[in-house]
Amino acid sequence: MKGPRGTQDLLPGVTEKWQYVEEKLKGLSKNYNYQEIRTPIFEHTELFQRGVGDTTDIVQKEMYTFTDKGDRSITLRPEGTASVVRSFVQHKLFGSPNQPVKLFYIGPMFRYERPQQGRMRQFVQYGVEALGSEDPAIDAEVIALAMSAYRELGLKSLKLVLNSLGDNESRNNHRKALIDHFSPVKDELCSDCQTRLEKNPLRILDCKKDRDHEAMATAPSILEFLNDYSRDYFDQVKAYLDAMEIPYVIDKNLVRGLDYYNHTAFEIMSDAAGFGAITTLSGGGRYNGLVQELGGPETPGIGFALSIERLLMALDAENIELPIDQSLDCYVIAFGDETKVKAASILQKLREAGVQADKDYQDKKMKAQFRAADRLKARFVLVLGEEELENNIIAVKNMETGDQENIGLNELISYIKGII
RNA sequence: GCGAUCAUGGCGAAGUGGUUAACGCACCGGAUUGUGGUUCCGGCACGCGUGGGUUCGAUCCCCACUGGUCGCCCCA
Repeated sequence: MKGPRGTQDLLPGVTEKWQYVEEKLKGLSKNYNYQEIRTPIFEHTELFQRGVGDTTDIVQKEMYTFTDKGDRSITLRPEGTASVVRSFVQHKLFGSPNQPVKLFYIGPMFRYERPQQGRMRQFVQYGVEALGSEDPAIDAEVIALAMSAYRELGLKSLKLVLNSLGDNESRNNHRKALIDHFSPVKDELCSDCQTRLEKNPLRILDCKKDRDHEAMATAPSILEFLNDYSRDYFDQVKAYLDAMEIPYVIDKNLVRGLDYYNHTAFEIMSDAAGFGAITTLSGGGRYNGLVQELGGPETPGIGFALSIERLLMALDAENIELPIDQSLDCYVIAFGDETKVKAASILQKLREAGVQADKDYQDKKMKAQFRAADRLKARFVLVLGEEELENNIIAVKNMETGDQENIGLNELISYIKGII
């Protein structure tokens, strides 16, 4: 038996890394005052169709959708924002005295794709959403948080790519210009782009097939169509980033795959050598119409999401070792039939006192037990034999120095607590 | 969804249409009757992803399935 395609088991040895990273991200959220929200990993299919957008690749070909026994169409969530917004609306968080509502989530997402390194069918995203504010400062805050997530772990080879998609008016004007621009050459575009021309011409801009078409280079840029409000908003976001000393590059073709974005859009990529075909570590942007689209009051919002898998890949690519403590405080070695019961009671007392401790359960020879203790990186080995038992003592060996001394059994716990 | 490639013990990795499937690491045991990390010696696949087929005979040939990897598409 093998696990389903595109899934992975995280085994001891790597789960420690995940725990470390997840704890870091939770701490980071706390610093920026984002609170955790946990939503179901499956939702009504309609949520994603409306929230993410019918024209997106995610909805068109990447969703894990099935019919449940009650004949409902259910989809495993392909991303986090739609669910968070649904929950925000359902529980009327727009009425919360604390505005904006600042939330973070961490959990598995599902997309039906051909897996390769950094792309799984089940993967884990951490993300944040700030709902209820249309202030360029919070756009910058979300971007700053995203960058900190990587920087705090020691990553250096990062590139922040920024763009503005403008407000509805700007987008509509741009959309018209795009249609006018590409319609004359429609027949020369790829089939995807021909449909995009009708439904979402913006996405023609990040088509890789038609990248070299001459109409691409001369295509109208959204930045030329930003109205005063949108341009000013974008300028302020940049000013905040400058003030925060967060470097970025503008990419006027950065479009993002989801329909709900407007104004600020950004991606963080890895520059690291040998990172592979997939370089996007995280992405996000502003989605001012989404809450209303999902039945709530008109509420602005902005968020981003990162993949833990890709974060870990980036750490590998930059040869960053996480400071994970893999040692064990004590390993109890007992030999002789008389000693075994006593050893078990000592072990229990150690653990109850908060000492990490283990013993052999394979009936191994003493030498092999020492090997096991060594492998487990035990800092101290407590040796209990017939001799020690008779004298009511136990030998405590420091595995690093090799020093060993006898300690009275009734003072063992306080002694150990003193040296670990 | 398309294309390519791969699948041998816990891990890495050789190999052949036909008696005992290299080797390295790890692990286990011994040299050391009660003390690890070094060294030496020994042990460790009724089995070569799963299911069919070809053949006197297949781990090695063919087909399907499952899974990995890489590229395309797209993203996190």
